[in-house]
Amino acid sequence: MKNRELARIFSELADVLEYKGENPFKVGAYRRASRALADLSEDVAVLAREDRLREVPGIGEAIAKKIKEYLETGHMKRYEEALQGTPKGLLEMLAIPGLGPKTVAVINQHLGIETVAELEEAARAGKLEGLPGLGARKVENILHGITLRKQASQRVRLGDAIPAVEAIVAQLRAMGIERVVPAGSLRRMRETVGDLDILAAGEDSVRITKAFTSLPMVAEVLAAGETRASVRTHEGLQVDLRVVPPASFGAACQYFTGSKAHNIRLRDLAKRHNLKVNEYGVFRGEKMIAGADEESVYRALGLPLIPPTLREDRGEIEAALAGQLPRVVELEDIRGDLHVHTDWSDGRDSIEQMAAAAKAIGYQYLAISDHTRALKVFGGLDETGMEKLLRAVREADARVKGIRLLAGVEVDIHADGSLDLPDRILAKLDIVTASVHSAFKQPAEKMTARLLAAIRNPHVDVIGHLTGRLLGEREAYDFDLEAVLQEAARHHTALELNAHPLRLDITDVVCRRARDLGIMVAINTDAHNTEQLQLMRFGVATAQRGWLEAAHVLNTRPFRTLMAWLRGRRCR
DNA sequence: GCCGTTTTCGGCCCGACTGTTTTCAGTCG
Repeated sequence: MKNRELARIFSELADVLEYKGENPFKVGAYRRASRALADLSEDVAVLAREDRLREVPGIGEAIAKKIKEYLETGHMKRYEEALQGTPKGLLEMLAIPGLGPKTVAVINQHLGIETVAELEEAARAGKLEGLPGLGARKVENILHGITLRKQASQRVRLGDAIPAVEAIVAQLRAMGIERVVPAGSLRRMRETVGDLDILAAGEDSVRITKAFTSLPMVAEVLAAGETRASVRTHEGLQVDLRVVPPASFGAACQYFTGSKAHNIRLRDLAKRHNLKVNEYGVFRGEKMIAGADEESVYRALGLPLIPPTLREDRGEIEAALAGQLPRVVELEDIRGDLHVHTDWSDGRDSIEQMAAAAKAIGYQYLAISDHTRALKVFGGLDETGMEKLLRAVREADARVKGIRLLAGVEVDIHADGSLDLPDRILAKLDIVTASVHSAFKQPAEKMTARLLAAIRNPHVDVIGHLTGRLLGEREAYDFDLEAVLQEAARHHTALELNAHPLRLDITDVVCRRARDLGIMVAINTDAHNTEQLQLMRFGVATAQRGWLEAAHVLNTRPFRTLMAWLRGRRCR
């Protein structure tokens, strides 16, 4: 899929045109198109072939033409021309925090600087100071920004960000600041987050920002005003705090949760109603008509409360206006976990311990799904081992009250598409999840054929962590996603949404496509110990971001209808 | 460059902080 590639090109085109002083709204249009492409759940090439590009909001005649040009020729004239006559390190320079297009332009015009290395040298040599708009402090900040960039402060995984923010919130509460909540992309539960945003309400904003900037985990104060402050922690995380009066807390929650694109759309909508929305409230003229809580803000604009996980400007505002907002799946809807490991392979805890922990959560069922022999290093089971495990699960199921245990497996998909256990064994199990754990670098055609073969095996109920990506560590393997999704839809094979914050695989965007194609999704933790059963929240949030409702999620079903679905699909 | 319960032309979100400014531009979110 060229979706991301095209998204990157339009984003870069926007940066370059902004640098060249092009009409800012045109620049904005390219940025919007870039985001629309990145969020697209279908293959852009398919849309182009079927002449449906213009159906995507943000893509009009001109951009559709550019997309087609790129898909057909591998080039985009506008993009390549725009790059002419710009510094070759422009994009890297623009990525330096605090350094924007205007300043880069001034520096380039006066000193002919083209790259970050030249920029750094000139700054150290004192050549920048004295240029228009550049004083000593500004130069100092640029050098600091370059250092920060070098440290390659990557986006943080949601699973790492949430504990960090919860720790800060807890400390602020301990200091007597009661109304303080996480906001930003973290509240929207994006798979990774850049900055961590925290919002507080109180009359004494100076005291609150001071408390924040003096927390022990703060390594550096990046900015501090009366109502907002930014710090960098010792772990290298940037945390932003915003303080608002209590009467504005809801409006501020809304504003500070974003996304930026969602907020822009809301304010646009407000304007049409002769209203103004900002972080302090909704205003008609001077009069504040909403803002104490989030629901009132949306209501004032004629909308129902939109869940934070949907606020990405991916059609949620249109859906809300039409009264067709999805009733997204909630953690409480989940009735069981269909992929967990035990000490029969590489898990830490026993069948009974996992069952007890699942029961304590309130689950109706749990599928024991250990590894197979190909993963010998992880204690993968061969035929004999699996037969024994099957008996052990049946015995435990009879013994343990209050929760049903399913005999499952996470069977390996070999490089040639065959499975790691014979059908004879698979047929005896309640649920079969098939996953790729080897030969990740296969060419796309082989990997596609491999996944298609697994989907076509009538014993395979679910495909585990479909793309194999590990956030920040390993790219998804190369394969024809759309072809695989189509085949899964045809064979009524479910897809796993692996809830582990390192995976979150399938992604929110793929969830949305699965929903459109009528593919059932199983949200599983892949827990290797009892604590990891709690990771379900990350999977559910990702499912929400993919607009999944309870009916789209296999493990929201009560035990009986789950079993009926499993038996039914094998009889087809 | 996109888009339409003001509009096929004329709009396009809104505010805080910083540094360099004698009244504001640049950057960020």
